[in-house]
Amino acid sequence: MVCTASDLHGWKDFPKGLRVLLLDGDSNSAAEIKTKLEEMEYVVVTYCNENDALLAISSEPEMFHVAIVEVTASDHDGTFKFLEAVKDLPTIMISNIHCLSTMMKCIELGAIEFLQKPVSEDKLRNIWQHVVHKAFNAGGNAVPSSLKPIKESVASILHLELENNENKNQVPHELEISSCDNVDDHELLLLPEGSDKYPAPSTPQQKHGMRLVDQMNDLLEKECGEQDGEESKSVETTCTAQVENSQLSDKEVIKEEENSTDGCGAASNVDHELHDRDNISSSEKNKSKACGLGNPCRTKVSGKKLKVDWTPELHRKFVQAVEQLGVNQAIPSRILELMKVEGLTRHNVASHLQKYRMHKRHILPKEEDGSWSSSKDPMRKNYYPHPQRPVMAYPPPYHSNHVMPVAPIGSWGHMACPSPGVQMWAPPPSYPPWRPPETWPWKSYLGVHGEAWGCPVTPPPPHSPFSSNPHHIAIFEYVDVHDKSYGIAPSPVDLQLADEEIDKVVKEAISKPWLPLPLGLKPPSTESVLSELSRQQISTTPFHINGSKLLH
DNA sequence: AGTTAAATAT
DNA sequence: TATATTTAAC
Repeated sequence: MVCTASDLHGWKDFPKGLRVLLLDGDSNSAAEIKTKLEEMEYVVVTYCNENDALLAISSEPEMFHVAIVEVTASDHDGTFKFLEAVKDLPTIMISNIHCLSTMMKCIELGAIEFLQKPVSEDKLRNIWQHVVHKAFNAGGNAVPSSLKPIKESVASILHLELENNENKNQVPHELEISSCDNVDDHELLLLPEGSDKYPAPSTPQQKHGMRLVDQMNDLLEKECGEQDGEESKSVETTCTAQVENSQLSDKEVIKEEENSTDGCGAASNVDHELHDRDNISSSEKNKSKACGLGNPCRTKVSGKKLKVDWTPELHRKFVQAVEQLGVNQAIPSRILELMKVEGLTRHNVASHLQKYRMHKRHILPKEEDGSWSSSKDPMRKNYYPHPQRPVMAYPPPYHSNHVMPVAPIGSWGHMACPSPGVQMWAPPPSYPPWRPPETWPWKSYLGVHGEAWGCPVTPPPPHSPFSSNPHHIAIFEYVDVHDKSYGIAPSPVDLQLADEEIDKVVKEAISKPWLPLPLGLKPPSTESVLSELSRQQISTTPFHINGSKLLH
């Protein structure tokens, strides 16, 4: 029997070990096919006689996972004894002769596929797809016992993919946290960039099983990466909401990092042809696959890296991490640790951090900002969507409740607010109207997305050990240059320039607390600070975080 | 390792 | 063309 627990467990390298019944009256042909199958590490038992084959099956029903039957070995005047007798076993018919009616007859009788000889290696290699397909799609619950182990194995593999990824032996485990822990986490999305999600299987007939099959294929073929030792890659997915529309969304992906060392080899090319027709055209990078399967698939393949899709969730984690660490300590490695997203690399974080910082500074690549004049893009829309720019973390006393949302874009506000436990002024529950929903603002243009960058991370988790960190953040009170009340948003245009200036100044002040405050900024009164701390039930004050002193 | 700029991919 | 990410460089 195939179905022992050990089988399931040990069958990590599925489909290797798949047991194939080969029935072909032509011994030469049989030998040839058998050889090919064995090269793929399938276990083949050849029968030249149909009765022997049927006998073997009847005596040990679970002996085989799939059968390959040469038509003439089974055809008795139009009746296919084997097919009629063996309904549970996925059977692939093969023939030298191309006879449509025979093909149809076989399919009608349950053959899962009809192939013309000589059977290509690719076809043979992919016979497992039928097995998996049948295991998952057998009508009703009637899954042949011989396929149960496969089903479980596949399920197990797919599942593993999501949960464990430790990959290599030496990978540090710092990040073991599974991304799935949180309900809503969908972390990285792997996007197969191509558009197609699930390429068609080798066989046309299947419909539903495809996705699964393809996934398997992907898993098997590609693999995971490797990375420098820092992290592992894989990712996962859990997708959620978006899943519905696109198929792709489910998988998340990530790619890896550069130095991969493993050599994974070459096994991968196998199926490309089957699937990626679309992808192929573009660079190979597109073929991202999910690598999360640490185990099964270690074979690495081409080491292309998948692009990390900074989904809102992922970004949220990122921002939260940054906030917890505080500006000065928000470095890639630490952020990465806090994020606990598997598969994400330090480089990925660094890159995102770079972008994040730029946004915070309102430095869009093109913008001309004194120090950042990279004048690539001379004109930028001068319209800044964000409302006002409260640049202070501490809200003016008079607005203590009114939570003023921090300026979306590069504002610093987010730093203060989101931190867990320390929800400063930003009122978590309801954001002001202008605040873009959780959508993906930043995927759009300028102002729009920008908001996602600066906006507070949503829900401050209960209490985080770092909750106190944020304090050192902006405690300055901004003397509104526009001379308007905080609650009133001046026209965007008016603010733009000033805002950028302000952000810059504030940033400077925060990062260099030892320097005198620039004009326009005034420190909050001790009273207001204490009051705020008190309100937040913070009794102790860090004297220095990053070397900066808050108050004492 | 962290930043930042340049290169690429979409 | 602009943007989002990755790579390369420092």
